[in-house]
Amino acid sequence: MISTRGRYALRIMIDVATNQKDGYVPMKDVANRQELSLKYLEQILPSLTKNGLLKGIQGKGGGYRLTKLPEEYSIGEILRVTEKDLATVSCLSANAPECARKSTCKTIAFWSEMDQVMNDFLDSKSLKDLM
Amino acid sequence: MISTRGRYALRIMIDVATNQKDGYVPMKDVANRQELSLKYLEQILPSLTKNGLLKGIQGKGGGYRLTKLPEEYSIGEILRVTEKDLATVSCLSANAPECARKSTCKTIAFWSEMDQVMNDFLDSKSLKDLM
DNA sequence: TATAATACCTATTAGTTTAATAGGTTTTTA
DNA sequence: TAAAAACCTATTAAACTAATAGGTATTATA
Repeated sequence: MISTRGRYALRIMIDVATNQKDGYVPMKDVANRQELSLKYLEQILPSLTKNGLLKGIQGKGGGYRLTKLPEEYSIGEILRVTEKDLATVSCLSANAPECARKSTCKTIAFWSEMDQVMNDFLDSKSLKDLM
Repeated sequence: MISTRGRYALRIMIDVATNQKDGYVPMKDVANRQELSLKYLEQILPSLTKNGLLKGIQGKGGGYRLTKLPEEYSIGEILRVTEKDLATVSCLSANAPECARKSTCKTIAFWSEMDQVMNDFLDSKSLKDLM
């Protein structure tokens, strides 16, 4: 299940995309409009800025802007940087230990395919589609 | 993310399907073959029996059997009865409170569509496909 | 009829994760 | 110099996960 981190990140991106015009959007305004805790959003934002999805400017008059056009962001890329783990089963997590049963496992191929189906869907939609 | 409940349930179903022949399969044997805790499996089994996916027979010589052919079970139906909640976001859970922002929410349609994509995939595969 | 094997039932728990709250520091503009 | 903003790090209550534990009820068979 997608957690609040990913869901709120998506709402941040939509809000910034909608409100940026030619300036920077203060996160305080986003938090107010979206009725979300500013302090909590501040913990999600580093995932978006450090991965280059948003540009943050400090100081009075600062805020956030997109780094590219809304149609150039896939929903998948937003969720992949903000969710801890998008894998549908823990065996498929990036940091999962090698499973001793892997060679005989009847289910791993199925889970892999499900991961693929999900990521394909997430990558088929852009931020612009949700504005 | 699919939890151990759903993943183990799937392995139980595959194991019983594979080993039932014309008798009943003791869960102790399934636990041994699958290297899973019998006591934990026993907590998952009521979801499968009470929803009619498995038939359990008590007493010596008892065990479990499928109630229909492997090709007649979709993976979706197995996971839906064993996982607490298969919804991709909490807003779409069966027991979720009505969201005050629903009418203006820019993301709910997207999440619904994702739920649909996932369930369609899960329902497109049968237990037999995984044997 | 006693015993063993089985399903079935319910409580407890250690560890982890989630969704925040809190209290700062640094940077920049006016 | 003050205000507003991003940025940083620690703490925490509640819930959830994945078990462990200790039983009871039922049935076949020796």
